[in-house]
Amino acid sequence: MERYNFKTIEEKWQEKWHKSGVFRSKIDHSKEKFYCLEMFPYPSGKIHMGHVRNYTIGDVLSRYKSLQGFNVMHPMGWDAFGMPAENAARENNLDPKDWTNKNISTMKAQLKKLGLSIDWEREISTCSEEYYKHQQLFFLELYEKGLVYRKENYVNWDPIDQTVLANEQVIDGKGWRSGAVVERKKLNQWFFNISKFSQELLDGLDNLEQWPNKVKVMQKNWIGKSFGCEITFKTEGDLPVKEIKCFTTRPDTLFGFSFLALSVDHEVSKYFLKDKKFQEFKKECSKTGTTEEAIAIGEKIGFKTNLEAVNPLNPEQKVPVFFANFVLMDYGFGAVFGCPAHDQRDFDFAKKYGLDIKTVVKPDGKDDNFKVQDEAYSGPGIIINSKFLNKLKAPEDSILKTIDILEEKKIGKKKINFRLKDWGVSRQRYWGCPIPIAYDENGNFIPIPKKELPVKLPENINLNLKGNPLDAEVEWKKITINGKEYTRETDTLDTFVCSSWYYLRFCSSNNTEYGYKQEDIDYWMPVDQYIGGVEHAILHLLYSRFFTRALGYKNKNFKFKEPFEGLFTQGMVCHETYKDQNNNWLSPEEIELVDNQCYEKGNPKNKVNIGPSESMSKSKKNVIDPENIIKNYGADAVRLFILSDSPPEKDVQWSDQGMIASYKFLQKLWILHNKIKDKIKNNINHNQDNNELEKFTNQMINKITKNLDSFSYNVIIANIYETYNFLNKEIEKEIDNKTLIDCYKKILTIFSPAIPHFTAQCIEELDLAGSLEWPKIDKNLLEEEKIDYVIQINGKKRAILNESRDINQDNLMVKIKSNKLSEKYLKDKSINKIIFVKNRLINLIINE
RNA sequence: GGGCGAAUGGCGGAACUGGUAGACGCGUUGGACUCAAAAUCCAAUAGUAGCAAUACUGUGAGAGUUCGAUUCUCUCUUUGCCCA
Repeated sequence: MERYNFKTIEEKWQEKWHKSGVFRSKIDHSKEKFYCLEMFPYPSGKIHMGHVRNYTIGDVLSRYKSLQGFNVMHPMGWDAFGMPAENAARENNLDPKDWTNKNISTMKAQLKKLGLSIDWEREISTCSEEYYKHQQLFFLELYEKGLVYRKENYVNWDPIDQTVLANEQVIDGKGWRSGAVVERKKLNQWFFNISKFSQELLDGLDNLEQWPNKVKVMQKNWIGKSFGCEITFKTEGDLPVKEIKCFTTRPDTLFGFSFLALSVDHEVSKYFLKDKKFQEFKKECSKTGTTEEAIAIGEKIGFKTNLEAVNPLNPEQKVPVFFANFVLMDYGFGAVFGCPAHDQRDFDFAKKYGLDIKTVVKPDGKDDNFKVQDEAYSGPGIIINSKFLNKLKAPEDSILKTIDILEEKKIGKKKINFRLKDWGVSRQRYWGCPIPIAYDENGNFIPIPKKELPVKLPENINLNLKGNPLDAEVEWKKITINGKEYTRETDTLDTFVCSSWYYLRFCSSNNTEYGYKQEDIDYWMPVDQYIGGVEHAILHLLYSRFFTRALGYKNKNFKFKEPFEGLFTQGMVCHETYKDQNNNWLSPEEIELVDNQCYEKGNPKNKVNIGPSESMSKSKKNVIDPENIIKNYGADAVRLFILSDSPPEKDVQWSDQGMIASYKFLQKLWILHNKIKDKIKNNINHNQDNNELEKFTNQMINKITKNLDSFSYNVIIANIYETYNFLNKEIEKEIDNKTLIDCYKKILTIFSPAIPHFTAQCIEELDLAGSLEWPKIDKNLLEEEKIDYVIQINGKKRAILNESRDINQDNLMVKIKSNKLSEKYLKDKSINKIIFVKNRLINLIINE
């Protein structure tokens, strides 16, 4: 017998699957469809272990569903636009397109070696014209529906590189490349009106029963619906400003009012254009980042105006009006009323500028003289010091009551506010989908006519200039529309736009007319199971949910609301980290273990410090290259290991020993397979009445089916080991040949989603092929005729009796009394109570 | 600070609707094979006591509900993630 040669066998089956086209998917109305989708990868160069895990999970599911008789679609593509390509191209003097396409072909070859059941005929790449031309058309359609608009907005501006930075490119307030202090700068940008769907996106979450709860909670918080009140404050002072509108969620604390804070972009700022001090202040504010967190952490600063605002509930009270850096123009009305006693931000601000801190809510159990001291109190309690609001329960009763009063007086009204802001899709980059818009000489824009699409990216451009490379493409920018000269938009679309509809494109990848074909999406959509990392829990998933709604907006043919019926978020692949004595990261290949001590390989004097296990990342060098692992151990062994050690939704710890164990296990399984093969070929029909194997097989089908359905893929691997352990003993006994063949075929079938090459080979060798299908469970065989009954005395397990199924309490008691255990525990004791659970246990309560 | 989780042997993890805690794997120990090593095979492996049968203790800590709690409730500790 030869050892299991994974190399030739895996190559053979990958070739066979490719040639026979078994994974190609076509519409078939006689079958129920199953659309299995994993988040498509960014073509960064090579696949990493995270991809291996993600796509193995998806592959197990796809193969399982196929065997169950579903018409499965399992496609793959490339999220191919984005900054890394532009950066890599700049550094190595390459074309982003060439760089990307080379990576795609490398990674595709790597994925194929994993033996994934992917329908490669549907492959898409978002950087191809074939893809982005449809996206440009969608952009224009959304524009026509009024879901796209242009407005000025702040960006992170790197003054040295003259470029806009994404939030993750700003590190400690500085540009990641230049190190320059990042400024806030206003630019005209394109926006998708996602906030129009805030309520719908929120409500939709309730119907997503097959989504992890935590993702729904995160989305809910992100959308951030808050209930509150819009209040109009009268103002007095030497400016022509008579009133200012605010949004607040706590109108009930109005008696604690001590200042009004405005965003520096509030319309009142127009009266301060010539005020040098204000302009300086505004510049200072621009140094604070744009994120909510930066604002929360940063120092609160203000600029006092000579305006005063009147408290609408207490007209004799007048408070100063400030501009303040912690107020954002795009939340509420860009104005907030300050109540220092009950909001920490306001508290910090009041302390700094010596403003009143008036307590108006006391926690339960405190008396009416309660005063806020060192920090704001934002918890529940009772309203005090607030005249007619006193004694109300805060916040639930007091907010509603205050709003009633304000509405009655016509100085305020109920308002729902959402945290979700419109989606800014402009990126000042080359490697993205061009926005199909043009400007005339006055800066007025028009959509580029649909017949002119696609707007292609220019090639051979110079990436070494500062700012957006497209700006420098003078010739490319020129366009004539209806005989008139225009200049093209040079911004490109956020790559999240590309990934917001790719699931639709897979249904009709080759349709040239339009982004999708109606009959295709009618059949395949929605995605039945979407699988990916939890890091996309908010943006990508929310944008996709929005895009589905936007395309369906005013579109009768769009039948589904949610793109992803089921969502599964897998955990990360982690590895220990290593550092040498100088605190430099070392990779796992650079270290060795001697007598439980860790040293630098080749330098046994240099000790290595072992750090905590963290998710694999290039910067920490704690990566294991899947390519080497597949080369050394084979795809099935890798699949087996990556599934075995942790539940798929949790992080998994990479372990070389575990990997080797999986490899060895397949060798053992191969020996067993050959034993079984020999036994079958010798063809001795024992006609033994031994149905242990049948019973075991049936129970295993039941277990594996259940575990597949609940994504307990790590337990499936344990079940496979268990089956091996059982079979390896059972095969030594005499078994009826027909039973053996039948059971072994079923066993190989239920193993096949996890180790497809191995099982395909075994099935072929035994000539078992024909059409495989997921075995049915024989319920009669699940029930043992003898059961281990747990005998408890006063709740403690004292014995186990193997007795016949369905035995009743009295008969079981007879058995117990005739057992030696009765002598030991029950002699001279009276039984007060008996708890009998059928086919499970009996608990005797006795006096001690 | 708020929200949502998690905590089980030396390690990763199992345990159906409350009913035999520790499946399965790794590691460790002992043995077989070998001149030897690797590989492989066999056995043991939660802790304590005992030659043993067995007994007691044990699912982060403390309480509660229950005949019975890893599972349900409350309080606390630690920890992870998201939002601030």
